[in-house]
Amino acid sequence: MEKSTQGAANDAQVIAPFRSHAHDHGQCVVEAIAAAESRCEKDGSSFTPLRRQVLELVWSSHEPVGAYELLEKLRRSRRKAAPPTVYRALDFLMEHGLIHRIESLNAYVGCGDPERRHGGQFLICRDCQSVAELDDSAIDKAVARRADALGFDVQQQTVEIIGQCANCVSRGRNDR
Amino acid sequence: MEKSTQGAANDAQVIAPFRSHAHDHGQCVVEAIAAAESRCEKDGSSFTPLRRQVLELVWSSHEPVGAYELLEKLRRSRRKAAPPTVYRALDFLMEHGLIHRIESLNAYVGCGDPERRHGGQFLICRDCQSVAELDDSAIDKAVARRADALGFDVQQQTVEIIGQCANCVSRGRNDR
DNA sequence: CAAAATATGATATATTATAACATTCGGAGT
DNA sequence: ACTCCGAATGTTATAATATATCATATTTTG
Ligand SMILES: [Zn+2]
Ligand SMILES: [Zn+2]
Ligand SMILES: [Zn+2]
Ligand SMILES: [Zn+2]
Repeated sequence: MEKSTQGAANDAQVIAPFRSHAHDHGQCVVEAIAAAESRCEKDGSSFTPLRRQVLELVWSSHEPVGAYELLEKLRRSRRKAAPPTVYRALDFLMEHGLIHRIESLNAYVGCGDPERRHGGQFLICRDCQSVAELDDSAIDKAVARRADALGFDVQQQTVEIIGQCANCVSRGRNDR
Repeated sequence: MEKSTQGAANDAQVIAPFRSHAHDHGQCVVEAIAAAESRCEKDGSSFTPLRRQVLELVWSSHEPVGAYELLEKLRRSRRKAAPPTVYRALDFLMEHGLIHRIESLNAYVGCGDPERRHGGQFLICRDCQSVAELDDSAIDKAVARRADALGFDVQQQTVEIIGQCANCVSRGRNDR
């Protein structure tokens, strides 16, 4: 288990931090699948083998994965898979809050906390492509205040911050 | 000239508000083109007829426009236009801060203030598709604080808030 | 003017996503 | 067990968005 430098109240707003290269990722996958089963059971929706498999593929790392990359991997074990196979599974997973779409990358990433209702806030590292998921109430509030002032009714938020993660900053990487 | 309900210091953070149906949009276009000329002159880059024309097409409304929609319009007067024609112009306009790309819509919208350096913050109305551009320092600060706490170096931000604008809320529209 | 850089034209193709219809499969009700 | 129904997946085709590459034209520079 990795330990953050933030306090607990603060940590709750970091749904999924940047992870070290060495972390036990198998555990991430196990937890994600368990959360998905629980979520689908509550929703009364069926978490089929196909959907489970696509979710596992999305969770193959903490980097966003494109639909056609998923398709390629999926085909290794399910030769009949076609684009609609993947997109339908992705749609299902998104509807049930199990994954998020990263708009600026046309790619998908596992949700770190499907139990909690939240909009999408992401820090995305240009160099290592990994993603941290936030649910930062200060960002939410700032957005809500401005929206209120303009009479705008917020229904969905997309916050995607591109930059360099701490690992990559310290290594002085400058890949792109 | 439309008057806002916000104070001046606050207004500076709303780069482009939602506009009434009846506003003088010709004036918006004139100002945008003038700002673009000024910007390109400062940058020592050439604001060619093609680029000007594409910018005018982007500014044909306050709604984001897709590249192929621009291409179609462009072809009316420039029959040789092809996808690269439009995409190259869009790239140029983005590099010089004259337009922004709305990632969640794969579409482009004119920038309300090319003189000022700013990341992209947008309120997007689901119903009437119009867009307001923000440069809200509270949002910026909230993002910066969280990023700092995680050692993340912010290079670019994408904030796209979907919802209903005040006009559409008051009309009780529920198109989609 | 010649060379080099910039801008646009032209053709082809890559990447991402959806439409439409067919088939399979598992339960609900008979 | 049989039939119907609806959900899930299979299958084929195509739409929508974006880029690669090379050719040509135009402008800038020495
Ligand atoms: Zn992990
Ligand atoms: Zn990184
Ligand atoms: Zn206008
Ligand atoms: Zn509206």
